[in-house]
Amino acid sequence: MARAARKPRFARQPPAVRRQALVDATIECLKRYGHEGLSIRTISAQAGVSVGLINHHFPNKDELVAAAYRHINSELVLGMQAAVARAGRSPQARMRAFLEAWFSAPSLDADALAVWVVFWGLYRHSRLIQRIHRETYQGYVSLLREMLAELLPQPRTARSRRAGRGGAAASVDLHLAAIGLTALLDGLWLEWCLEPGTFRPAEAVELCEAWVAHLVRRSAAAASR
Amino acid sequence: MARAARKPRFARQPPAVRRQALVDATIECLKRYGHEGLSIRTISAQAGVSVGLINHHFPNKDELVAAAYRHINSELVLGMQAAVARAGRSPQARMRAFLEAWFSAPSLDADALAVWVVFWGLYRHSRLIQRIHRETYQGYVSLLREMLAELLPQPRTARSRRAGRGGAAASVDLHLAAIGLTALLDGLWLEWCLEPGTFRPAEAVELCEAWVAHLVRRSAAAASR
DNA sequence: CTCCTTGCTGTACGATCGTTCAACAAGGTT
DNA sequence: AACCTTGTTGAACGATCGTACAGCAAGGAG
Repeated sequence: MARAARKPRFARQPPAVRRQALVDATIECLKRYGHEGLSIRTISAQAGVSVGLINHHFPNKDELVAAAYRHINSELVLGMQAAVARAGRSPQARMRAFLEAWFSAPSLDADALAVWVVFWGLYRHSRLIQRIHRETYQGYVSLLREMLAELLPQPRTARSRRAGRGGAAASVDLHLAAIGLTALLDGLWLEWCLEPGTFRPAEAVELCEAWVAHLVRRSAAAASR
Repeated sequence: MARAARKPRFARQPPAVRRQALVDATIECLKRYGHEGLSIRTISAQAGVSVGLINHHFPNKDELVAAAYRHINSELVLGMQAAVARAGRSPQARMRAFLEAWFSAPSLDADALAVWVVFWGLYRHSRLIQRIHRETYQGYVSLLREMLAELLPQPRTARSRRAGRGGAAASVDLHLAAIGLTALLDGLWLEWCLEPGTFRPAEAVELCEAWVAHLVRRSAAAASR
């Protein structure tokens, strides 16, 4: 009887599993408590482990936070890439799939904004965060640029931007177009998360598609000139 | 001689002056050290006063931070309103003045972004910050909406948005147009501050003007239908 | 059943946090 | 020159922070 009542005080986990659990707990704490949730004690309580365990799996707190940042970044980019891949080959369908994925859960989530904002606040003063941003943001930018390139009717690649008079105008358009679309995406995402009542996600998709359609028309006009 | 060498250990200041100095010091600390700069000791050192003085002029730290938030908010809105007022009466000139003010110092400043981001991180968990946001953001939104209204050729005001079939389409356009333009402004501002090398401020103005021109054309087409 | 490895616990430590408060002194008033 | 008001100082407090570390114990190997 005494043997049956006896149960382990804790369960051992493989390092990879425990590390991921700690990363998940970190993100959950950020959602709930914002920047103040970024404390060893809060995170370990959320993960259901002792304070000492974090330093067993991560050299220090900054490395844990960096791992959490890497996780949400790659989670987002992989989700977008998957949504686009699922849409097939038509450039229009791919762009629409991207926009709809962007303006729906889990991307479009007020809790998620709270998490991102904390990381942005760390960005300027943490080499670690800067490095991870560069590494992961690349995938996002190249995906968007690739979709725009196959949508806009122009033969030149972005590479030829500095090539001179020939296709300069159209290529500059691609460059600026990508910047403008990114800005629109980020801005609408930001607005919705801050005040979800002001417009519906479908309207955001609509706005972005109008922007893209405008670009396509302008690009076609430039090409036929 | 002893009298001449003797100098006061500190200088008294009127409350209003000292409060403003503390607010300025708070913002400066945020620029330099980010969220970690938000400590009583860091701020008081920056202001050149003792730790105790802050609680003499502010009931607690949160109130000081809120005062700093209110200051940068109203500073921004007043600057925009002044730039627009200086531009005269032409709607086009007013919009251009607004855009150029938006995409130049002191608005467009990577340091400033670091400050804003910290406040955004506080937003969700601080009633005080939320209240100030609502109070000051109002002026910015109404300025932008007013400029758009006088630029787009439609007789209806935003009020008539729910009035029914008559001018519904055009009015929804104004609503969405303001949202889209705001998103574009915020997004471009964000992008530039994060990576100032990718495009020039003038290009951002250009993008926004293209967006507005597109809106004007679309609105005119809808009105003549 | 008895090791052995190692994931894990939990106390302890020094630093720093926001806030309090008694004492000080600057600078105008009488 | 004595006085008063009050802006200002700086030590002290308890709470909480990130990290270190000695020892416990889970669970597979032998």
